[in-house]
Amino acid sequence: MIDVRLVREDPGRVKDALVRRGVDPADVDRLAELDTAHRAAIARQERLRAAVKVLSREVGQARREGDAAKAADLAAESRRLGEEERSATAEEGDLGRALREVLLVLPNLPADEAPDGADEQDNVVVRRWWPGKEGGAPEAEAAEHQRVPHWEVGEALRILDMPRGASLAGSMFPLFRGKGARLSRALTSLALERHTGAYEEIRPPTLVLTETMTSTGHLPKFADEAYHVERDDLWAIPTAEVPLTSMHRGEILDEAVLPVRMTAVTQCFRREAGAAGRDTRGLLRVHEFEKVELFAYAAPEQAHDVHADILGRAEGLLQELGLPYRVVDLCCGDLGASSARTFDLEVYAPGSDRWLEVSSVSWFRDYQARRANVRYRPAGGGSPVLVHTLNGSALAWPRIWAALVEWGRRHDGSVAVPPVLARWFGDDLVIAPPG
RNA sequence: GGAGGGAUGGCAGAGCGGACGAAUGCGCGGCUCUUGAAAAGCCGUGGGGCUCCGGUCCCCGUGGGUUCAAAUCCCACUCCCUCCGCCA
Repeated sequence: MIDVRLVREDPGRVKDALVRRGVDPADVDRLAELDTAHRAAIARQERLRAAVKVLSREVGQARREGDAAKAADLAAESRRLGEEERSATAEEGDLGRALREVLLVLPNLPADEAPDGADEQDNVVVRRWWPGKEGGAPEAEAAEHQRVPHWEVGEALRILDMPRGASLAGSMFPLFRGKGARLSRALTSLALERHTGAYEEIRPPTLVLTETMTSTGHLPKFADEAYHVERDDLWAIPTAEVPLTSMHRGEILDEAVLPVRMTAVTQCFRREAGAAGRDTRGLLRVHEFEKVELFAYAAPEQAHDVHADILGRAEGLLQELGLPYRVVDLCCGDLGASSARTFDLEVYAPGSDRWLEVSSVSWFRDYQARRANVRYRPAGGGSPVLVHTLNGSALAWPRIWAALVEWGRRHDGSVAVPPVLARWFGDDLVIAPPG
């Protein structure tokens, strides 16, 4: 969430920033009013509380002095004030909850550098890359034999079995088999291998508490998007960002340890409730998938460099895999609610004839850290400061898998796997039709 | 799942209804002494809200309750430890 103090001290700036992403400025006014009322209620409640404390001490003193009548009088007065305090506390609580409710659903302020715009139409492509670009290739071009959608290729090669996935879990739960499953495993190994060292490898839980989902901004606003295990009140994570952001929840870190960098592979679960009927073929949109995530806590002045590092690493993997991609600077209207600035990596998939979002590299400023209460102690001393959080998918497998299978398809219908995966995939880098 | 025990400051650990934000020790920082170090001594050492910047309020796992007054009593929950059961 954003800092209420900012709303108090510079409401104009908050409005200007939020209007850029389509928030009604009246919401900011409402927030400011609630905040004022809330603070007045706190002051009233505390005055009464202080009076009760003074009287209570005097009761004890009178009793020690043996003056029972005086003690009784003081106790009666204190009880009367206590009742007033009770109602003042209730009022303060109501206002506080109302304030928090508004704050929890209010999105982050976009970074000044984030481009203007209302929706994905207004996103800015900042660069493109394709294999052979250095050697002067004018554009990545797909041959006719590569213009076959991955769900057809996958079925023909018996490496993707969507019907059986559906029979087990319902539609949009993919089932990989044979070399398709092995390809997925090889991709995970590649990504982890490239980042461990600089990024500590973590294997977090995939079911988490409500509090953990709230810290990243996935709750309360996007509850419909997540799977919830009601019996134990646990949520299936939509991304490793969720457990990683909360890993140091409530802690005060030493400045010297920043930036804290972590990488994790997890299953990711998404209900896709608002997307019924969209991209239902193949792997473009699925309920469960595996993803390697890169994540960092950083001091504010480190955030820019760390953001660039994560983006560079995600790009590096696409280049190693030889997949044509473009880097898109998301406009304010298309930013995720918690993000201040996001670069998406989109891979072109010739069979599906679409640009597929395979990574989203975001800077959240202190929006998530405030919810998760993750701070650091400045090296020079002084009060703790909220960290900045950043993350990016190192690569989200189903869409990468789809693009690899489409680009890799050869005249004879078999698929060539990029040599960089040989170490985990094996030396036979061809997926041939079942004989 | 059953039975017990526990959760207090960076750590250890006292307090078990009345000036307790909390003894004591360790750790950490500063100073004194010393050529320097050690030792010793002295001082300091959590987080947060509001503020008319004088203060004031909150936080002893979490949330409720009792009381004039709660770290202390009651209830619920969470987590940790021990034993039993079950189990990869």
